[in-house]
Amino acid sequence: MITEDNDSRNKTAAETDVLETTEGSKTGTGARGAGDDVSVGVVPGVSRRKQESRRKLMAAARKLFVERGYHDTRPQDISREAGVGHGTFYLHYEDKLDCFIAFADEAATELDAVLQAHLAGKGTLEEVVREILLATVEYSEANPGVLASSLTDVTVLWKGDMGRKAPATRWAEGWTAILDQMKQVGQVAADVDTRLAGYLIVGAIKQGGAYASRDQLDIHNYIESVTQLFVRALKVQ
Amino acid sequence: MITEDNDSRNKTAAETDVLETTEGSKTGTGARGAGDDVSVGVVPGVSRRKQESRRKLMAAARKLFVERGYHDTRPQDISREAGVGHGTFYLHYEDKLDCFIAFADEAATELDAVLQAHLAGKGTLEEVVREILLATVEYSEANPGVLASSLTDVTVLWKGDMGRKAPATRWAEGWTAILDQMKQVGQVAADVDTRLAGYLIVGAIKQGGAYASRDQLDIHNYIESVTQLFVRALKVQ
Amino acid sequence: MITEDNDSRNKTAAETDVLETTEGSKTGTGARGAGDDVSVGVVPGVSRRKQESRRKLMAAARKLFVERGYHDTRPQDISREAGVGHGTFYLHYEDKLDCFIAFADEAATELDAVLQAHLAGKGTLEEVVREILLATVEYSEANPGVLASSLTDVTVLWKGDMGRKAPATRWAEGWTAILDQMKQVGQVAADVDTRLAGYLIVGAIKQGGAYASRDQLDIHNYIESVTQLFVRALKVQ
Amino acid sequence: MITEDNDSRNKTAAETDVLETTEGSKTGTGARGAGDDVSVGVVPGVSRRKQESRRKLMAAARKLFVERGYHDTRPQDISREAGVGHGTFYLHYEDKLDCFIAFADEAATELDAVLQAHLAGKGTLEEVVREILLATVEYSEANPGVLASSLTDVTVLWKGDMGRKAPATRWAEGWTAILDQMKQVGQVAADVDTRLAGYLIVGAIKQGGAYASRDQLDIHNYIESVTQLFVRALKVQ
DNA sequence: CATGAATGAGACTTCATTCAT
DNA sequence: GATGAATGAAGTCTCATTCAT
Repeated sequence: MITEDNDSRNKTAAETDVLETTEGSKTGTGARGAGDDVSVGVVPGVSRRKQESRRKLMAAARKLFVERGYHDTRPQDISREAGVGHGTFYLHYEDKLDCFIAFADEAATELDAVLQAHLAGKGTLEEVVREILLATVEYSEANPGVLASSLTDVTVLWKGDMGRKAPATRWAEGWTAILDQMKQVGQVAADVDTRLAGYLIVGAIKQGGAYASRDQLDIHNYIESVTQLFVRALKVQ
Repeated sequence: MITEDNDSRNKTAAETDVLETTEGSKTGTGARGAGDDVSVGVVPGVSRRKQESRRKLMAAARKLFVERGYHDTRPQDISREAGVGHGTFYLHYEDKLDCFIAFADEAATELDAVLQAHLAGKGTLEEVVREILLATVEYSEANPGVLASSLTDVTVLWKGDMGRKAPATRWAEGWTAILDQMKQVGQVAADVDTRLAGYLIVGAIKQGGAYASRDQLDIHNYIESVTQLFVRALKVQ
Repeated sequence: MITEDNDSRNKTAAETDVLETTEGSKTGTGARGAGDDVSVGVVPGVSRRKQESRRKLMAAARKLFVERGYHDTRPQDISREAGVGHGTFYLHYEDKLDCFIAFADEAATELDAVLQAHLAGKGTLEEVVREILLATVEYSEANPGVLASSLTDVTVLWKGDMGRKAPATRWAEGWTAILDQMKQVGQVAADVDTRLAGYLIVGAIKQGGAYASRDQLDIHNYIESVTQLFVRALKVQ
Repeated sequence: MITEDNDSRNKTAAETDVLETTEGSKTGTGARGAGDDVSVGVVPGVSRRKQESRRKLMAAARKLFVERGYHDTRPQDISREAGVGHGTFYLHYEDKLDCFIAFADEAATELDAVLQAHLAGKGTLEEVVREILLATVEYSEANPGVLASSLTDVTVLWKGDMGRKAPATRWAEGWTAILDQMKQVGQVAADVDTRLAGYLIVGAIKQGGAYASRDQLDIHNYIESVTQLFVRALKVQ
């Protein structure tokens, strides 16, 4: 039995945050303490009107970033799609990049919730891998294009450090944490470099997902094939 | 023993084009056979002056696309870096995208040459995988950033079909061909979906390479770890 | 005696629109009924600021199109002359051609107003012809070059149909309507092809006006000579 | 009987140059004295090769100026269409405008030849007018678009005076000469301002021809209608 | 808080002309 | 004389952001 702390802050695999979200935009309504007794989604001191604008803007941004990509989406387009004035955009986001990051964070948070639900009670490497893939596919089917779009590499645009990690990096680190735990319980071979493996897996899922989507692979086959390859690569032989 | 033709046009693994180059730009000097004994870079019927301009432009484009990325490189930057007039750029490339594609094609051609050299005489899966990774690392050290940059996804910009495949797709198909051959000689498990695996590998190398470069991993460890994972995933158990 | 409706929507010659204006640009304030009692130039729902910009742009465009012609006037010249930013131009006009068409439409509307005033109560062919010429001369003296410039043929630039008629065509059709009415009341010979005559007259006025202006003819003589020729050509002998 | 000289240099109507050509381009082979005994089209001292280039360039220029208009035709287009090098264009023409003027002059010369042929032996005003219209139509059918294109107003481009008259002006003066002669023999009313009438007629033919062409009028009707109007306007009543 | 008109630096591209070959 | 690669000023238009209302 394993009881000591680990990098994943003493959670089981099922409890590990695969994607940790970061806090960003001007008036973010993001992660609050668990003890908040305000009604969900309502932030004290922030008018309902303002939150409504932000909600509409984010919905519009998501739609357009997915459909057109980062570079072909203008703040004006987002405002118009949201049905608010062009200037309102800048009441909620520092600039276009800030808005994109908020979008990517939101997607990461949503995906993480799905992942948590799928991981509950799954213990073997194969189960965990399969469930994560299932979660990814499920999310992508409910939110077509959002994952691929939010993983867009905009690092070149990040002036200075910005103290943030790209979504792909955060996801890779989530995998690393899971693999570390699996290694501790003997499900993953001891000689696997979990950190590197985390990055490889994220890259593989990204490219594989794009291929599966583009060539419309059978979802079931896709998941079983990828699971097979990942498990063989990682498991104790 | 397996001797009949296959999708890879009856080449051994060592002969397979990992990256097939396509033909493109206005006066492309594209992929010629490796055995051509014409002096390198001289195309009959194209004046030396014009070829010299093109060479300078491509060198400048490569430098800037790598340093700044596609979106932050302007045609006039390329021209100035090349030391030619702004208009000269448009004598050689339809537009900025055409120039980028020529750059990506050139990189693919160069990488392919390195890959061919590394694959010569390598027979086992482990050897082949290791050599490809070595080739990739070798190329990346000689041409820092070129690979990552040339793999930039600009599909959203491609108006219509353009009859081209993105570099990542071509590379994935190269891997598929290699894996198919390996499968035929019993080095790769029969139940591996080689096509999907090709895409997963490219994605993994892309992301893993970026990580290795960013965090300055020890090259030897990186190669051995990745080789280990890939081989375990693919080989007959 | 003829009293029934005709193509000119039951107007007398004096009421016929010689130049029918069309509706065009993004926020056109186009032709409103003459009886409108709203204060001139104020359109409900369009901010005063925006209308002021548009007014300044149109005044600048008119000045420059007249002085330099269509091809030697750049959108940025118009913006600078108007004292607004370069981008403001494109808030009001799709492109340069759209601006030119708006200019030509405005000139046509203005000329039409002058024509209407001159035609009031004029009944004979000679009177009508003379008054139209007088109106044209009067307008040209108040707005030197505007007529010639607005009649510039830019048809070659009109992509597709655009659902518009060139100013010269609209003017020719105005003449046709007048001649048809004159024919009905026996002032114009029955065997005159009024449609063709309308085009001939517009061409004649255009070229004759340019000549008169260039060689600084005596206005009175010019009008009387042209009236004489037109009336002889058209009237019942 | 009137025998003294006049402005038309003592020619009969049939001999009057309706369009006088001017001399221009670098190596023009234009109007030479009637006594030249060189073989037609060959100029001594000018190599056959050079003349051949010029001929091809002019044919190409005519085609493109007609099809696309002055502003949308580039010297490069003309050279390519002619099948000569881009630089060759500037061996024959000072610049693009010089080429256009040469084109317009050539068209004027050709039309004049047709006019001369038609005017031979025609004595009455009606005959002369009809024949000129017939000549114009005949030329336009053999050379569609050339007339309209060569009458393009490029005066705004003429830097300084250039000592040339626009084609329309030359044509108008040709009409004036004819009308003056007709007046002397009592075919044209004494009170007609022949100079003004010349301009009006040219404008009318220009606009009327464009209309006839655009709406595909019946040629015979067109000619008879225009003849009728012109004759009525001009003849002694 | 919301609006949308205004901004102007700057993007991409064209083209009349020159000049080395 | 002929060539066509090269030139770079100039053109049209965009768009992230600001600010007066």
